Formats: sequence, structure tokens, C-alpha cells
Amino acid sequence: MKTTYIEPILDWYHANARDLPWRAPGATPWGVLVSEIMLQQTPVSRVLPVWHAWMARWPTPAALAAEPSGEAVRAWGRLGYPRRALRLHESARAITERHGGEVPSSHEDLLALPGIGAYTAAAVASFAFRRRHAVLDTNVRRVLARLLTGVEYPPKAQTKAEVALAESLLPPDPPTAARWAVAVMELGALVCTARSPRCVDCPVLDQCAWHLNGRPAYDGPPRRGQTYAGTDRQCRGRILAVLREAEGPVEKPALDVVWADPVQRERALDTLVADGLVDPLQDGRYALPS
DNA sequence: TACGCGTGGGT
DNA sequence: TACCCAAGCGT
Repeated sequence: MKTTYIEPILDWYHANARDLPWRAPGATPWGVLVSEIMLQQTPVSRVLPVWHAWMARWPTPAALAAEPSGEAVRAWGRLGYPRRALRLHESARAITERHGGEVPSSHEDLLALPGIGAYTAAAVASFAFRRRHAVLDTNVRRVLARLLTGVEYPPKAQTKAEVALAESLLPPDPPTAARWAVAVMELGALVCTARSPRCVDCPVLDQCAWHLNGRPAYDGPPRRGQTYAGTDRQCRGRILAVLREAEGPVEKPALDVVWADPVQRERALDTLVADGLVDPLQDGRYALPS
């Protein structure tokens, strides 16, 4: 069976791709890597301004590696999941020390860096170095679930079958495989969205198994709903926000005022310290890590 | 394998 | 209004 959806999706991408700075001709592998870390679980619109500021301040891994980790946490701003900033800083130091300051191009070397898993390693190898990898993120998983499997959503946890399917679809030629990877991801981000998909704009609607099935509703276990209010995560976020916005070290009472429950507050502070996001100074004050 | 980990915009 | 969810990773 000859596949007829590769070409339409490549053509659709050529005509509809967003003009994102990490896709610009002058974008460096470092810029691609920074974007991928920031985009983990965070929308493009919120990443854009932080990415620009970050790249202006730290245009190379060595530039970031020369700074204290706390500066990375501060510059991370309100992107969320600030441990990513810490790991990106660690990666910058590893790249500077182990790779001569150049972002490695192989999936294996990328995977060895902190904060880089299977998806991000494949994405950087593909987007920055035009290597041939299955780039399987939440967008691509959803597109393949609909187009080929005929269901509205993929399973909660990624399966080996999904990986095998994605790899089987890769065009043999690496540059074309790289174009395919970014194109199918973009289709998921702009058209084949989680809610209210824009099927009228889909270049492969006539081949979509889910559409041909009559777009049956998702039939499976409830998809996780994450509560946030009142959690340790919210408490950690408030504590760290105080430190980000402070010029220097702060007294303990300045942290205490952000959360009423002292037990939860102390627990959150302890885990922030354990994570390396907060530095307890000898004089009793607290600061972003140096 | 399932869970913890931030934040804010869309529906 | 309350969810839902957004280019995941590490444990």
C-alpha cells in the first residue's frame, strides 16, 4: 500500500508553518535546544519572549555555563517547572566541558544530557541537525491516533506500538524525514488539536481513519485531571516567585507570608532546597542558588 | 508504571 | 465557571 499522506502534509507545512525564531535560517542548535526545553509542557506564546531574552543574554552554552544556576532560574520567569531551568544550566556546563561548547548532534549524546529525554533528543537531532528520527510528542501521537488508528486520543502512556508506527512512517532520506517530523507536529499543533480540531483545514481529511469512522468520541479511562490549588506545587511556585523577584537573599518571614499552612510551607521549602532551586544561607536567609 | 512537577490561556 | 491541556522528564 502506497502512503499518500506524506506529500500533502509536507505541502501543507510549506504553506502554513508558523514563523518561529528557532526555525529561522540563522537559528543555532543551542537555540533549538533551548526552545525544546522551554516548550516541554509550555505553550509557544509564553515561550517566545523568554526565549528571545535568554538567547540575547546567553547566545552560547558557554555563556550560560559561566553564570550561577540561580540566574537561569531567575531568567526562567513564570514558564513553570523551574527544574527545567536548572537542568538546562547543567546541560550547558556539560556541553561546555564534554563537547567543546558545541551542542552534540547524535541522539545518544543528547540523551545523556540532564533534562533531555527520548523526545527532546530526537527533536534536537532532527530539527537542528536534520537527522532521521521519529519525533513523537503529544501532537504527533494525536495525529497518528486519528489518521491511522482511528481514535480520538492516543493512550495516556506512550506504547512501543506507537514508536514502531512512527518509525515505520519515516521517509528514508534524512532531510525529508526531518521535514516530515516538523510538519506532522505542526499539523497537530495547528489543525489536529486536542479539542475542536479544524478538520476543514486538514490536508489529509479524506484519509483520516477517525474522520472516516464518523469521529467517534474518546472511549477509554478518564484522562488525568490535574488539580493545582492547594497543592505543594502551588506553594513551591509562590515561594520561588518571591526569590525570583528579590534582588538578593530574603529573610524567612518574607517566604512565610505566601502560604498559611506552616506544615505544607516547610515541606515545600525543604523540597525546593533538595531540588537545588533554593539555597539556605548560613545566616538563615534564603536565595536562588549560586 | 504512575506520579510529582508550574503556570496561564482557551473553551 | 471549572475544567482541560500545553513540543516531557526523572524517579
